[in-house]
Amino acid sequence: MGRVSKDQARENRERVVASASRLFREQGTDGVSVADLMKAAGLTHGGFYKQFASKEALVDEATAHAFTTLEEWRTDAVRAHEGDPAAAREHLIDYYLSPGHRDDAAGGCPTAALAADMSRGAQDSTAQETYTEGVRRFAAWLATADDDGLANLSTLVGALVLARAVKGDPLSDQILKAARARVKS
Amino acid sequence: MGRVSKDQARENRERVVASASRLFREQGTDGVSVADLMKAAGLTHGGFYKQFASKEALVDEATAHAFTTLEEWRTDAVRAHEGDPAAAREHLIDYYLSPGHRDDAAGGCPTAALAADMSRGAQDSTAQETYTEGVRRFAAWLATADDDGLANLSTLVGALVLARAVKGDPLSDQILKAARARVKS
DNA sequence: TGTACATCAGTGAACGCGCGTTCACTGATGTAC
DNA sequence: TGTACATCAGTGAACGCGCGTTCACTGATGTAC
Repeated sequence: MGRVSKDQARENRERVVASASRLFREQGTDGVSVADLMKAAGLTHGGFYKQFASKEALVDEATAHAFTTLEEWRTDAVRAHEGDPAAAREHLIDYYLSPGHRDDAAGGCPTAALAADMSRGAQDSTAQETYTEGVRRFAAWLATADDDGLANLSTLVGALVLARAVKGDPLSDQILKAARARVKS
Repeated sequence: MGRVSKDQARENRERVVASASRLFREQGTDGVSVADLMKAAGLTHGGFYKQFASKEALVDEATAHAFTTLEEWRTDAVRAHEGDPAAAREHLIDYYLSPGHRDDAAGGCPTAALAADMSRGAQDSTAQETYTEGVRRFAAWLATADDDGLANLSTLVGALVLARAVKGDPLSDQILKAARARVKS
């Protein structure tokens, strides 16, 4: 294969970022190799450095991409419940704490899926800044007149993380259910 | 160095398990190598397989060891507030959601520190069974007459995980504070 | 209790393997005239 | 518009390195007599 058109190259690059954002959420940034990432986008590993300075640079981009998932969920929830923010919030919470979301880390909330990578990865990284801003915005969206949303966000993320960690045991569904009752009350 | 006494060998083995339980909580099971683990216990890597069948076997043992931390916290909290379970609960919650605990993953709660490893590691592993049982017991301890403790546990774990992920930003302390207010109310 | 010998915890070099990254090469794309 | 050439996205082999695991060896410990 020789040179590829600018449009094709841009499209390939976007495909790598998009599939990386899924794979990182599913398996962690250290759980996926550069070869895996390129293969998932239908390419070979050698070309990676024509598009990205390093694996870390892709982690930064993929983290930002993953947070667009959350933004879209919020936009969709608001659109489905125009003029009723409380209903929009409940709508999103119901999906957030569903078995479907628990079983789809790849397409799910990056706040929960990437938390461990942010804790263990390099402090002050671009990815961590993106992540922190994403948490801030999510909490703000969940906030009400007399609540900053941080406690509810903690419950959502904690329940999802725990439900995934004990997945396979009935306890997993019980956790989601208990959190749903708490956050929606 | 030649053969070592049975007592010495047992002591060395326990040292490996104890330091592994700290290192795994701090850096994840994939973040620490067998050589690191042995070095932390003052040994060389070659002897590892005289004591453990595989790295995974040590993960299983170290996970169980880490959960004794939690048991001890509960015992200490109960002892410090004899006859007043509500006060004991608040005592533990205060430490759980403190900056000190956030900054000490190695010596902290395995429920929060190992959650990602359990989600991403092999399903149905011994470590995951130990972990699941640990979650069940922690929730039961937090439970009251009209609450199964699962929602409060989710809030505790979520706040800790998030506070660690955004560590370095003022948001980190705010999350702990918001969760404290929520869980203690 | 003393002696001879088997045991085996710990050592350090080595194994195959996959990692992130580099590089010479290819050949269609993009550009200069 | 057509031609000649430079560009550079993608390929696949190779790099040094650290991983989990294996192994021949050491020599103090443990045991049989």
